[in-house]
Amino acid sequence: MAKDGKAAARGKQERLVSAAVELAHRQGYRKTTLADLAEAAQVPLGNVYYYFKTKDDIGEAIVQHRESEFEAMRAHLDGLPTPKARLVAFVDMTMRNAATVAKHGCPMGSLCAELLKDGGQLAERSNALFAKPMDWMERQFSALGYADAAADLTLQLQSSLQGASLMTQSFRDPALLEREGRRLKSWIEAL
Amino acid sequence: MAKDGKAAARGKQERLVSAAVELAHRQGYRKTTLADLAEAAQVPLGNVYYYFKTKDDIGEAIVQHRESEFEAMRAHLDGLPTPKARLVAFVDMTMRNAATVAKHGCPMGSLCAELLKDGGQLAERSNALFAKPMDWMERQFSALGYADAAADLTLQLQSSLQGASLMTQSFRDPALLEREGRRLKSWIEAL
DNA sequence: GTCTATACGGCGATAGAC
DNA sequence: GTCTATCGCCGTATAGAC
Repeated sequence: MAKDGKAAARGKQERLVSAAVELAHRQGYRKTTLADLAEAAQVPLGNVYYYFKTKDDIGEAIVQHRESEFEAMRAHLDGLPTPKARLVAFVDMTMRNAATVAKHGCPMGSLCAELLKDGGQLAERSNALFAKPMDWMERQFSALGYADAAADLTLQLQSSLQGASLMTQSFRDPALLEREGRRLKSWIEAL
Repeated sequence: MAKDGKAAARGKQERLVSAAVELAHRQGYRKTTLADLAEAAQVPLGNVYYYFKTKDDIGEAIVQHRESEFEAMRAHLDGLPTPKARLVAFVDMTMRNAATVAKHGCPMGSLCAELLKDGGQLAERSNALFAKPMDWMERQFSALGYADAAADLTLQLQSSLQGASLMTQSFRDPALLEREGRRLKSWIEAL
């Protein structure tokens, strides 16, 4: 039936996006070919173009998927009682990824850097990866009573996490992110 | 004469490396083709291979050039009287690049991220871009009397600068790096 | 050492049958 | 909607004359 057709289509599209997100993280967006993608998602190569007109469209889908991942995370964080607890939990979740970050970089940061160097339309979309998390952080710092300094504190926290992720990947040492994470958590607690 | 030939050869090699360093920063290493390079350095395409066997060799030369740039900077910094003054001057030099960083990213950080995602032999060389600066920072913090915490303080400083550089590039806003730079300078002064 | 012409492979994208 | 075959381009690298 038509319904099955559409269901299959949704299934394929989802598989393609999932594969794209994972491959872009593991081996980079640029390095990931449509053939790689088709194979990983178990979709014939030519069929990819039924779902995405260009490779850039796939990049856009990856960015949107990462954005929605943060929304899910945020829904969980917002269940915590205090702004401090929420911020600490955010840092904690990043730290728990240290092993993956050491291998492939921060899922958001390394993608952002790559899209920026690619320099196409996607470069201008790259900050979407940071916009929502930083808005959220800023609200937490405001709620903590630092309304005036919230933007600075947010920049400080996000920069430290992103920089530490890059160091962690470059030196292939998860301990770096863990050390910075511990420091940032006690910094938040002491605010 | 033979001497002129060698002089011309050195001149060409230097032009090629300079062009490679600049193009890799402006448009990315991967995106820079050998044709781009040949044109920028005013060297015929086929002749590039007389100086570099593969494109990876050019990448290696770029990394080494960046390393030697730090050595020159360090020679200048080490002329300053105190460790604090040296560390502050280091942050200052990064801050003064904010406009360029907003356009093309940190010359070291963005290259490092790119080489890491490329995943070849060069990925393993990427941390050479950070090793010497971080060794130097660690010695400064030790000289300041923080021998035990020097590694942590170094990680903190380098992470903040790298992360802030990524934010600055992503949001195309030099003010971000300037804000973090100011904060880091007063943090150093207060140590 | 220098340079032109070209081989070779890979990738994004399309055509067109089913 | 699905899939095969293939086009056209571009990028690295090489061959070989000078």
